[in-house]
Amino acid sequence: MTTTTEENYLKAIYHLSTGNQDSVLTSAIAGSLSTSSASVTDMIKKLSEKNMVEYERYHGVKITRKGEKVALSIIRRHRLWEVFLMDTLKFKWDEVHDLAEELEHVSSDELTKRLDAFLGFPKFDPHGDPIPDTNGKVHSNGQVLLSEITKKGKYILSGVNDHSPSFLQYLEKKGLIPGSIFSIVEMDEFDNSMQIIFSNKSPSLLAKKLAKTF
Amino acid sequence: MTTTTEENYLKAIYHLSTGNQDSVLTSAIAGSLSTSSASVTDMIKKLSEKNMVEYERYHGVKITRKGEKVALSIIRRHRLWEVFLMDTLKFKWDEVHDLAEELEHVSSDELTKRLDAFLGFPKFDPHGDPIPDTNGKVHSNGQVLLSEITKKGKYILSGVNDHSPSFLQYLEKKGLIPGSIFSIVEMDEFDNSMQIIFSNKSPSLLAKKLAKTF
DNA sequence: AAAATAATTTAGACAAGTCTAAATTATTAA
DNA sequence: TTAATAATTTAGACTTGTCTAAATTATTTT
Ligand SMILES: [Mn+2]
Ligand SMILES: [Mn+2]
Ligand SMILES: [Mn+2]
Ligand SMILES: [Mn+2]
Repeated sequence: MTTTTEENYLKAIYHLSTGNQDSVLTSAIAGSLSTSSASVTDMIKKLSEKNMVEYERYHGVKITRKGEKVALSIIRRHRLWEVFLMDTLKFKWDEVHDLAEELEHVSSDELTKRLDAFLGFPKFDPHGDPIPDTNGKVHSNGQVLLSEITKKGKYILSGVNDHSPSFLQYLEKKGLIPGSIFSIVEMDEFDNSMQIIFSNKSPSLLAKKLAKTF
Repeated sequence: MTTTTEENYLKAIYHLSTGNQDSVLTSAIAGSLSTSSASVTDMIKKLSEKNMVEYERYHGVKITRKGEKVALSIIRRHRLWEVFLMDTLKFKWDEVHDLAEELEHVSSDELTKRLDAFLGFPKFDPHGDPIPDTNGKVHSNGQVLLSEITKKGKYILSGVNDHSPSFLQYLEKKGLIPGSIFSIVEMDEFDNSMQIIFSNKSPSLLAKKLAKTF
């Protein structure tokens, strides 16, 4: 039905779509998939032919409901496999993403269904991202970006937006993993920083830029 | 390193190699992979270039030690995934093979290692086939083909050689699964048949031809 | 409103893997 | 041992996904 490559394109387009409803630009897809713009144009035409995206020459693409459903089914598999790798096989949270990139393309709805049941129908993956349900519905929590918090107080780290191993390792070394409780004790409007305390350790400074990734 | 296609060729050549040390013929590989002889010749040249097989024009191939190691590592993954699918995800033994054909190509030795540990270091897969160890060593039991048994008596079904869903379903309906105890109560030299009793049921007739698949 | 710059698409090529049809080599039969 | 048959390889073509370089269209700058 859909090839591994098509699935990766649709996933990238979907991710670039969420948050803003503008068209996704060729260059953005190329950047996201580390491929050339020429290749993206070629693939976009194929996906358009299959009614997975709406394509307007020189103006990027919009993903269709059909394409979105495919993307969400791959994302569902990806996140379920990440839970499996971490909970069942005891991988660390910075190691699961690359493996899930391969496992997500094993094409069996029955497998996904049974994996889901075995894992106890998890709602979030190890990075705090919600796992879409069978119908492609995403039940998002009231998660908020650290950079958007305006009140001091206690918070729970529910997830991260940057999935790179180096960043995840950095956070873990600081003692910050999903579920961690931390307090914002000081916010500085001028130098774009906040001071936070977590897990009985000494106060630490976080730049707003970093905070955006929460 | 090796592509999925190369891995499938090496697996097929390995399987066709075991039992006799003649060269594996182009047509045998083509038959096994449901592909044309022309395609096999092309791929054989590539594998020969990579020193995975020794190729003599018009006379088939012999798998090298290097090629055999790759094949055994894929077969190890395949059988471990089959155990996982059956033991952990509760698939039936006739459903696991096709899924394992996809999962076996997920390329991570660490994943294989952890899966092995999680499953409790199984030595045989759901069809009774031995799981090669990390070094590519195959610890075969003293299994013997049903067609080669000459004495009446009690036996344990340790595995099957035909993995097709239809055959596996047929056996299960008869009450025969790995671990089943059965007795050979009569052997007929002339019409190539034997009468066996299993699991408290009435005697059943098995043709020698069928017996060969055990 | 042109000119300069940036983004996108097209043209043409390549690698992997596949196919059919034709040519070649091996095997079997006469 | 030659002729017929069977198996294998080569030739040439096709698909998917990719690339670079050139042409086209959009956007910014002046
Ligand atoms: Mn991930
Ligand atoms: Mn994740
Ligand atoms: Mn199998
Ligand atoms: Mn098996």
